[in-house]
Amino acid sequence: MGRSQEDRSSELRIEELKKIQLECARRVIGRDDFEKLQTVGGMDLTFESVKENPTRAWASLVVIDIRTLKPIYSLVVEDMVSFPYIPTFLAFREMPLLLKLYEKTEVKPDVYFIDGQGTAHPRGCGIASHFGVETGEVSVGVAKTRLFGHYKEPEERRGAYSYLKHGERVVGAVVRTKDKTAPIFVSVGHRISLKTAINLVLETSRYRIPEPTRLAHNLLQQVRRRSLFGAT
DNA sequence: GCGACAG
DNA sequence: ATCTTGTCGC
Repeated sequence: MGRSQEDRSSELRIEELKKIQLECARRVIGRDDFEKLQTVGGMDLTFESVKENPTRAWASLVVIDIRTLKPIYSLVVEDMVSFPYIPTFLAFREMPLLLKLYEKTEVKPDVYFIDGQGTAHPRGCGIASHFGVETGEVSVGVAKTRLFGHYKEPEERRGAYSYLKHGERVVGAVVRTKDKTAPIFVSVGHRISLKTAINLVLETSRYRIPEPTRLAHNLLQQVRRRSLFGAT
């Protein structure tokens, strides 16, 4: 069978999105560029259905105080998502909800932890960098699994880490946030150095997932279940 | 052509 | 990401 017009046009759109990512990568600032770091916000998303394509989705932001690791603010927004999940193009599916959260929040944290990669991406601009560059905010990519780059398993103790590399280029780090548990993948989002990002992730982790992200995720599970069933 | 592939 | 209870290990 020959390829349809839809196939050819989607390929063209994909090429345009790649250009956007390459341009975004040029704008990423990979060094510390901020005044203070006292609060950290974690953002996460959850979907009503993983199969359906337009589907309802919710996004949350939970801001914590780095000193106490306790939440000081949280917000949830809802909307319809239609762009599909395509590896390396996650930002085009989730960014709209993240931006909606960003414009509605009454409390802006000093740095944002975004679920996914930052510079540890084939074209140097994963969703965490995309969010940082687009908003001008400080951001860090925090992912549970690898997308891009090679690494050697870090030691088993909390605090140990190894670098995610593409050839000789360091694109991120594999960090052990808890003894004997799977490591997480940390990378520069925007306006922060990898070294500071790693330390910040470790400072805000009590369990495997950093508190901002873990709390944002937990909050969404509650919202989702409460919406699907009728629990009050 | 084959394998990899954030959420 | 989501479907899903109990169970093994620290």
